[in-house]
Order: sequence, then C-alpha cells, then structure tokens
Amino acid sequence: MLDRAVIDALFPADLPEPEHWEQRYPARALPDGAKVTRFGPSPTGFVHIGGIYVATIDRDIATHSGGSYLVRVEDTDQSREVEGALAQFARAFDYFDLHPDEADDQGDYGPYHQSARETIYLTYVRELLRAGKAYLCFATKDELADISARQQAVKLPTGYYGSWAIWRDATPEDVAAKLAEGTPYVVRFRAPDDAVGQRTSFVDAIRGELEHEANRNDTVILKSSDTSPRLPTYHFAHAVDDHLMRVNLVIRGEEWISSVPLHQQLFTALDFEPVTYAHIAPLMKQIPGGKRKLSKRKDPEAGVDFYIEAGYPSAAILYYLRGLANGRLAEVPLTDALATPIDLAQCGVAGPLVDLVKLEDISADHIATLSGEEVYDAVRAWAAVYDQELSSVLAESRELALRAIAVERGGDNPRKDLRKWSDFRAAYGFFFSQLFTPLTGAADERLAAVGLTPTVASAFAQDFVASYQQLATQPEWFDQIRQLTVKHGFAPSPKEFKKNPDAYPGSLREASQLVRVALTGSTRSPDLHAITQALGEDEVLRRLRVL
RNA sequence: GGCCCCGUCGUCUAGCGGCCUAGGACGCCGCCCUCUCAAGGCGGUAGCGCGGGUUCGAAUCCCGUCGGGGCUACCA
Repeated sequence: MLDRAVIDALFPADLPEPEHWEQRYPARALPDGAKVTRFGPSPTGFVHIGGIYVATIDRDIATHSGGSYLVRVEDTDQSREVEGALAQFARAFDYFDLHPDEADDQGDYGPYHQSARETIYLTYVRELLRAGKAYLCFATKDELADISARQQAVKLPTGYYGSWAIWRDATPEDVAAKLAEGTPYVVRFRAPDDAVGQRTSFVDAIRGELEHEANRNDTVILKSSDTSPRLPTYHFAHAVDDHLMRVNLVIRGEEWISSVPLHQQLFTALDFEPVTYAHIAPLMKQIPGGKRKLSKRKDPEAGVDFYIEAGYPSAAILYYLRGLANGRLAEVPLTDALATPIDLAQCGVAGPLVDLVKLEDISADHIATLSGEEVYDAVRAWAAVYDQELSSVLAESRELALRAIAVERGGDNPRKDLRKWSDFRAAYGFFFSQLFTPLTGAADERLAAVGLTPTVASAFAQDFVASYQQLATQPEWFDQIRQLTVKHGFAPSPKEFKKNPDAYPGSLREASQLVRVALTGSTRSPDLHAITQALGEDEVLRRLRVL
C-alpha cells in the first residue's frame, strides 16, 4: 500500500473530503416509499426508443411515489460524444412530455453532467486509495491483451484479477518509479481478496432474487491520468452519483445485471447505503429465425426520430410502450392505462418485440378519438417540420381542412384512416386543390382500376355533370348516381353484374367508383356525399368535367 | 471458453399444482354490412421448446437439454 503522502500528491491539495459532499448533498426529505429515479442518457447522437421506454418508467414511478426523477447525462466517454446530441434528447423529451424534476438547470443535487463532477469523483477515488481499496495500474494495452490471451489458452476466466493483476500488489518502489517516469496510469478497484469462488445475491425489483458469482475483477474506476477531465468509468460514477444524488431506485437495462456484484462491492467499499435495482428487459426486433436487441445501426425503428418523423402521436407510443412494460395495461383504454401507475413487479422479464403493426393499430384507434381541431393542430405541427407544402396549405385552408377532417369523424364508428400524421397527405390531400391533380381525361390511368371503358366513363360523367345537383341529404344525393346507372344500362346491382358481366357496361359499384376517382384520385376515400359537401359544388363539377 | 438473464398462439400476454378441452388483445383467414376503403359485427386459424422426474394431478415445482439474449472494455 502506498503512503498517504504519495497518494495525496496525486490529487489537488484543496480536494474536499467525503464529508464535504455528504453535507453538500444531504439525504432528501421525502415521504415514506418515495422513489428517486434517474435516467442516464449518453450523448452519442442517437436517442434510442428503449431510452424513452426506460425514462417513462423512471418518470412514472417517481411521480406516483411522491419522489423525484432526474436526468443525469452520462458523458464520461468524451470520445463518443456527438455535437447536438443533447438537443436531440431535449426534443425527444418534449415530444413525449418526459420532463425531469431535476436536470442541468434545476435541482439541488447537480451538476447533472458527469463530466462536470470530476472533483466529486476524485474525492472518493482518493478515499479508496488511502484505504487500500484501490490502486494505481500502469499496465499497457499490450500487457492486458497478453494476460487475456494466456488466460484463454489455459481456459481460465479472462480478466484482471488475483495474481494476473500485475499491479495489484506492486511495491511502493515500483509505483514510485513509474510515477517518476510520468507513465500514465488508471485507478483500479481492488476486489476483496476472498472474492474468488464466492457467490452473492440481491433482490431485483422486477425479477426477485438473483444469484451471481461475486466479482473478482479489479475493474478500472478512474480513467487514464493523461486525460482531462479525469473521469470515472460507468461503475464508479454509478456508485458515487446515485449515492450523492440520493437515488434509491436504479432502473436500467438488463445488460447491467452482470455488473451488480461489482456495484455491490463498490457500495460497500465506499460505505454507501445500497440501492434497489430494477433491470428492464430490452426491446427486441424480429429477424429471420429469431430476435435480437433493437440495434441503432441496423434498425431505423430503434431511434425515436423514426416515430417522430412518421408522426405517431406521442400518447399512442407511450401507451404502446406502457403495454409492453405492464402487459395488463395493454388491455385497458389509453387514458386509463396512462393514468395507471406502472408496477415493477408486473414488468415482463423477457424482451418484447417491437411490433409496428400493433403500434399502428393503437395509433389509429387513438387518432379516431381526437376532435377535428386536435387532428388539424397535430397535423399542422407535424407538417411544419416535415412537410412544408402541406403545412402552408393547411394554414391557408383551415376551414376546408376542418370540414375534410370532420368527414365520418365523431360518430360511434369513426373512420380510422389516419395512423400517423404522415398519412394525412395520402388520405386527405385530395380535399385541397393545391394538393390534388385532376384527372387528365377518361383515359387517366387512375381510372383503370374502376374497370369502365373510357367511352362509357365519359358519357356517364358528362351526363352526371349535366344534371348534377348539390343535394344536402345523402340518400337523395346518391340517388343521382343510382338513376344514371339505370339510364346508362348498368347492372342494377354488383351481384347481378358479377353473374353476367358481358350484359352490362358496369354496375352501381363501378359508377360510384368512377365518381370517387374523379373526385379524389383514388378508389379509396371517405363517404362520397360528405366529400362533395366539403368540396363545394363548383369544385365537384370542375373535377368531373375533365371527363 | 466462463458467468448471468430469458423461453405459453406469428406478436404482446393471462396463468403462480386441480377452475386449462390453456383465456384475452393485435395480426391473419372467412362471412355479414356496403357506392369504395377503413371501421364495425360474427365466426375461424394458431401456442405451453424438448426430455426426464416429483405428484392422485404440472403450462405451473425440480433436474437436464436445446434455443434466444447479455456481460466478460480506460462503452455506457
């Protein structure tokens, strides 16, 4: 073990003692059972939907227990940091309304960026060094690789531990010599001597009791001395930050389960009160022959931008994610589900597949419950960013847009043709002359699907225009088509036409579709009569005259 | 290689030894409604990974095995 003077010389002379931080960040005065949770994004320039998933749970549990939810930016790997990454998080949190109680600019336990907490970490590193619970390690990358290769050769667990840990029991003289040379070093945690062969267990809030081999590795806790600021690794930052920020429930991805034994040792060595862990199963993706974790590189739907750009309403996404976390909540209505607290004990332990089809179903159902005004506002907000043309059309034609959106909305069986805001153009664009391309004539290819010959189509349309009346009630209005089909020798019913296709030019179905395509450019649309009411007589005739 | 987590219809799941001939939702298929599409109504399809135990009785408990996922970094 090194002399205290040697250790202290490695740190700033005015570095505070642990008591200082303990007083600076006192225990919180919170009601019994209150949970303090935290979300720790790393600013790598990509907001993973799984991050939103976990953050939702953090937010929810803190709120419902009367605790606090904080966001702490985990930027200890400065080489991975990407410009603008934080703004991306801010946008995502805005979209999903996941605002923390504490973050950068608010809260008594900051700073909330790990890169700004260097002094705090150093205090505790020095403390561990002084107690002989950590040591300096000068091993090079090559030496490390060599150790691991030799371990593999004799089929031993790889790692820096026991007698393989070449600096674990180095003499003060050897250390002093390296220090004198100015060789960079890291600080490693000294795993308890009796760790090898020991087992340890803990209670996970989701999975119950979990057992594991005790940690044997002398894990790096403070990164190389030739970097500035001197930052800790995740493990050490987790122990120090979650203790000092008085976090009492750590919700994180299941990939951390293997690290709990180390974290337990760290908490013990630092004399910190242990925290409760809840390890969440990761979101998965279906691939041929199996499933794997949603990958930010391979799967566009792994990123929140995918959902925001497509325009899925945040309530629908949140509801979907909530159902994934607590299966029961997938079976209650959206509003109830969002108001029901998430229960960790009911969280699934197997990673669920992200099912976009299901999301779309949920989203369509949800949009169908919205008022016309709400839909209009949401589509406009979306289009302002992702579809400039649509955005200005909506701004110019607010009344028309509201009439269009109102078609078949609001009854007990509303249309569900909008699954996301980007569907709007395809489903409702034809209402706006700026977005609609009239047919070029009876030979227009969009008419091909109707199955009438151009001659018949033209004759029918011209006759329709000649006698057209903009009638206010649907049955009377539709009767105009019905009567013309008789006049033009169409089959009285689609069934009759099907039975005897050569005897007629078409049936009521074909006639209706002809009008529909002329009016909307598509064989699929809401109710025809309602469309004519929204469009107005002039526009209806204009679109039909081209035939 | 070592260690850990997980395993019920295609998907999300209910199920905590008899209520299970395994329930629901989404999807899919069919029918109905209908001027189209969507929706809606009705019906259908489909599952306890496998093998051993324990037990009068197992989807549920135990063991093994197989499969998937993760950790084993000065990434988080």
